[in-house]
Amino acid sequence: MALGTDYSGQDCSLAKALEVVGERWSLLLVRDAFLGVTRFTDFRRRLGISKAVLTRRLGSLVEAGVLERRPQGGHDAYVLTPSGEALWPAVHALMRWGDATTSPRGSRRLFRHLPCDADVDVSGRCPVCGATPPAAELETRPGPGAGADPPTNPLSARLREPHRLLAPLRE
Amino acid sequence: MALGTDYSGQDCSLAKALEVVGERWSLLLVRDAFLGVTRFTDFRRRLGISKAVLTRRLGSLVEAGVLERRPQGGHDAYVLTPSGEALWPAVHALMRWGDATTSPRGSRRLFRHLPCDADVDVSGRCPVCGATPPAAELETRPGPGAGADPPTNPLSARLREPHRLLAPLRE
DNA sequence: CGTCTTGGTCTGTTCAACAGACCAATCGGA
DNA sequence: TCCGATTGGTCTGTTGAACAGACCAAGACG
Repeated sequence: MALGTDYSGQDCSLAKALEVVGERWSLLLVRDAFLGVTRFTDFRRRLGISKAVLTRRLGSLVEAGVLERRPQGGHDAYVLTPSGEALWPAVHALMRWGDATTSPRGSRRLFRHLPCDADVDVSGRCPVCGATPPAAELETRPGPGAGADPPTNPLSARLREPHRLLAPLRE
Repeated sequence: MALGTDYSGQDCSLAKALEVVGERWSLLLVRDAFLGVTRFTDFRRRLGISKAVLTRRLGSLVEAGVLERRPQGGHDAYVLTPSGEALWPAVHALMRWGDATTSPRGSRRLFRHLPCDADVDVSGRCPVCGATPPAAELETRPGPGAGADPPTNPLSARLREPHRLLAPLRE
């Protein structure tokens, strides 16, 4: 493990989790993977991260079993594994906390439970069926707290349109 | 904001959250605050973090409104604000993901909803009342995945005993 | 066949984390 | 009351990670 990411000696599951997804950029990469981003260049376009660091982060997430690198017609696609998809409750909880502390007009992004056609609540639960749905059953769209600026590139524009989580934006 | 913590240009609540609690050590400090740690030296003893960095982290968490610094009989106590307590679902979700990916024998730490006398489930919900309880209503104790090594210091020993979250370990 | 895009690697610089020295104020015990 | 330990820091020199940007090989595309 890279230095600076090691919380050794901590018998704590939070420390173990942060060793994997606690580095700068890691959780934003996972977020974009939930939104359907799969390609090196698209991650880079979205985040403005340096290429060397992006290479390392994607590699360490693959090594940790969060992402899988899958050859796909000339280029590679990075997609979430089941373990990566299990990060959804944590990602959702952090987004909602960010909303609560920085977005007075409400959530920047909403998530609808497709089978029930209802938005999940702040704890991620569907008010109709009472379950806490996995990401694959959710559709996302901008919420009342979303910024009004026009998207800066076609990729971000596509990510603003309502779409199902985990559905790749490109083939 | 310090360089290296800035995700500017991201109209995303996750990025906003990570600007506050995404730096190295920040979320572990919040975790220990939930467990009842309040004092500079105790945070340091628990984490092995350098003093200069601990000073900066505590300061930035206070500035962000996550912690409050409260004079208390000769020394100061750092305690969670309501905004900081609202991080509980995110901290809990990350702990459970860490359990799931690194702890084959189950959770390292369990949380019991005191009014209902039942352990919360993996999504943080109480199986009896159906609510997602705030941290103040929870008691924690070691779970089946906890390490068997004897605690290395009295502080960690006290944190292993069953106790209510947010209850300060010292006056 | 030349150009563009993709998906990287490599280099030099900057900045944060680290270990450890140092220090002032306070507390506790003899 | 005095002395040593503890607390809660600051400061310094070193190391390592992130950064911008140059460079490059392979394939797509016209």
